[in-house]
Amino acid sequence: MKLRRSDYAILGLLRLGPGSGYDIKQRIDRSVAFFWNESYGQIYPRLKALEAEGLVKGRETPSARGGVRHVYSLTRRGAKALDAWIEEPVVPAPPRSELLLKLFIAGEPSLPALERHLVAHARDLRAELQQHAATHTLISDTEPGDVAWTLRRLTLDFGERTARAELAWAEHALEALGELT
Amino acid sequence: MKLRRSDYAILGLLRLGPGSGYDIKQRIDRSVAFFWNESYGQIYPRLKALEAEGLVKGRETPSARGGVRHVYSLTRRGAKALDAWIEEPVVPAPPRSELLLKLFIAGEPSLPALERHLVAHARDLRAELQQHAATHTLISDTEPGDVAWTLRRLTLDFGERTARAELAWAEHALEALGELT
DNA sequence: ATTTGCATGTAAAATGTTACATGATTGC
DNA sequence: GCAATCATGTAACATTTTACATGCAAAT
Repeated sequence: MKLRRSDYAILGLLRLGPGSGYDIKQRIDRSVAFFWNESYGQIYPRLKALEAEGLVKGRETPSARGGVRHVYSLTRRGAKALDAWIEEPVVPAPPRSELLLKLFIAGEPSLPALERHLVAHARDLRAELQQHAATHTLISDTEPGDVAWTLRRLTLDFGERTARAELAWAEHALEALGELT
Repeated sequence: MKLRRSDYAILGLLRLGPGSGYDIKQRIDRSVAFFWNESYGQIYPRLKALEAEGLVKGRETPSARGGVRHVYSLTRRGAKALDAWIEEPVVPAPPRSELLLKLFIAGEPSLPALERHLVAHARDLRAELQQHAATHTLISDTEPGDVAWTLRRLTLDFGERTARAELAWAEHALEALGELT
């Protein structure tokens, strides 16, 4: 079976420690959501497929509240597959920004709408920056300074730098639109 | 028929003037490729669908070299649909950066690979910045200063600002990796 | 002769999201 | 009682890329 990017994302998040499909989704939403996302509809079927391939192994544990939890952990083969993928060249995703597309194809009558979109975008970016700042202080407390810590810190830096650049652009764009009267 | 994002991209590029599927692809590659992309496998079938809906109308013209060109132009209804879409709130695409994912899930043994990826990424960004600079001087010559010009100029600004921020980050990340020895 | 650019299109495969379905427990 | 969180999963739908197929003309 050829693995997809989602599979590697799942394997990678399991390297942080064993977890259920639900846990994986939580980890995504709490730490990598600003550059990676997966839905349940992707996670659950893929965990089964990965188990069939022997890249993860699952075991059933009773959950704190009655139900059954399927907790998966990375196997040695899974870790190997993951490391091999990391070695491979990065495949760049074709970019798609709906906001920029609208800017590009709009005419005069659409200016008020564009202004609304830019204001909303700036708002979202400020929220993202606040979130990043919160994460920043959170991880600064437990600063181990090891490799994994440095790498995750770098992804956060990316989020902060690009969000700041985008925010500055959005503000610049709003000014420019204002000058068109 | 519910229109998809690709449809609006096609309609938008036809607003620049009538053109064939081939022309549309050229326009994309030459001006919006850094924030939007479509493949032929998308463009040709969609043009037919859009014509069936009366949003574009096609006519066959002989091409300079023998064959037949299908040249499409925007209809009044097509322009209306396009403007209505621009009014709607922007739907943010869930981000996916393979590079950052690899950073996040990598361990010590992957550091040389990460360095390679970052170097390649920095190279790509420098090429993109050069391309932007070239476009910049190109459009500065014919500076009409009207609305459409300002808006396209803003998308270019976005490309330049974010590419610069990403490049600065990549260089920072390479330094940080170097310090891990 | 062969590569490059112009030009159009289809079919299959890959990939992914959304909606639906179900059910327990905890805190308000 | 009700909302939120925990927890798992399927099916349908939507979307898109890739590979394939074809052919002419101009330039090298």
